[in-house]
Amino acid sequence: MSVKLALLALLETEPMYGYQLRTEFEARTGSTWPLNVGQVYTTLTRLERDGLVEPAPGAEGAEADGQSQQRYRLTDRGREEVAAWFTTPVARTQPARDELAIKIALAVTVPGVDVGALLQRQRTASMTALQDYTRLKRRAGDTDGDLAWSLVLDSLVFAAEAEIRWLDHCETRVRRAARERGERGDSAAATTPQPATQPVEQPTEQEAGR
Amino acid sequence: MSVKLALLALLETEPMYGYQLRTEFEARTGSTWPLNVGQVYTTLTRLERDGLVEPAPGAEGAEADGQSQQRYRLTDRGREEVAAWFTTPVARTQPARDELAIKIALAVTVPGVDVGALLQRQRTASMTALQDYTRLKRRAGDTDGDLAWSLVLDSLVFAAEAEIRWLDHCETRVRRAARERGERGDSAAATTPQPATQPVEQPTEQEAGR
DNA sequence: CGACACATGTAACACGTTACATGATTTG
DNA sequence: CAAATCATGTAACGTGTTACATGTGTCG
Repeated sequence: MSVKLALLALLETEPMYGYQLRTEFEARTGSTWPLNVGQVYTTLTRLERDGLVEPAPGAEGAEADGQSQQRYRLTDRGREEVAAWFTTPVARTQPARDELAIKIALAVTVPGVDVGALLQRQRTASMTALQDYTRLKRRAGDTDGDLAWSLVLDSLVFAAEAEIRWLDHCETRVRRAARERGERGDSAAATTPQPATQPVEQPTEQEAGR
Repeated sequence: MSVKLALLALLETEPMYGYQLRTEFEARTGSTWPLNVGQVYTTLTRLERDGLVEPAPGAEGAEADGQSQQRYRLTDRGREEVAAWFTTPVARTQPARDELAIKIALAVTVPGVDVGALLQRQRTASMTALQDYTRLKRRAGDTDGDLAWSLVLDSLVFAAEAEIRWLDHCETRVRRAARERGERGDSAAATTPQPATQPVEQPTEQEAGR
């Protein structure tokens, strides 16, 4: 869904051809989400079929026509779609499946899984990702003030921080549950070493629930 | 990807048939992510084809065999897959495309979009989602201590809080950019009212990236 | 010349959703 | 009996990824 609307939004500015759409998309999101070129063409075909875009008559001969570049432009219906996209908020009522949350939920359910070790490994991986983002931010911040790309990076940083906080939260919850269930729990639940790394931002532990 | 592995993980506990797998999955995630039954069957077919599950000979006649229930159990390869899933962290190196981030990134790029209003609308929607989650938490917390379902809810809460913080962050960044670009910017960038609602949890604004 | 960026497409497949068809068992 | 729940499946379609085929223009 997001790719389809993103292409339409890009065409709002001016008619473009497939390859250019990919380039523009990646430029605006800082190559955070590399966009497959093939998908651009198939999506454009569908969009044309649905009457949201149409081949632009374009300045034939003006540009070096080179090898059959096919520019597309928005139709009126297409413009409506873009406007609607920008006015209706993204629905978080039915959130997308998050593989990490599913994994943890099943890990605490299925017997024989070392949840403590799993949480630790994930925490390390997420911390690494977070550091990569902040490093990118520093580099991007020096070069220029590209607002869009900078905001996308910030969203990744905020999400990574929340993820790490949640992992820490999970650890205390799981440990507490194991303690209440009889101390030695299943396998290595108590054997795992304590974090040893300092908390992410602020400890924040004020127990959101109830 | 997540569904496939989730089904395998559920079969780790004991052999199950399709309908039961859906029920168990939703029970563990508190119906946060409703799982289509049809998909369970098609996924099981693929898993059997790939040698990760196999029909369980099962206690014929023990259970009321009713209407041809087809139980599946893990193969050795399947058990390896589950173990690998639980030992390797979820890769956030190439984060999934987030429609909201894409939308905002394009909104600040494409001319003629009222970014301030867009941010406000999204903030309201996200706040509503957050309130729904906390309400659910309170209700679930009373009934019983289902750890998995509780952790999933917490992950949604943490993510929603981060999203709202990010939206606020976007607003200040966009406003600052508009001011630096010449104050009256494009359209209503300065006309939008200030948040007026108090910050989510703690203000927290200490600018994450060093 | 050879490698690389530009440019357009197709094929195959995985994953996900919606909708439909079919039938047994349980329960009001 | 009628409706709901349990249970299994198929068809169609949208979306996304990987890989391949094809050709031009540029630059070292």
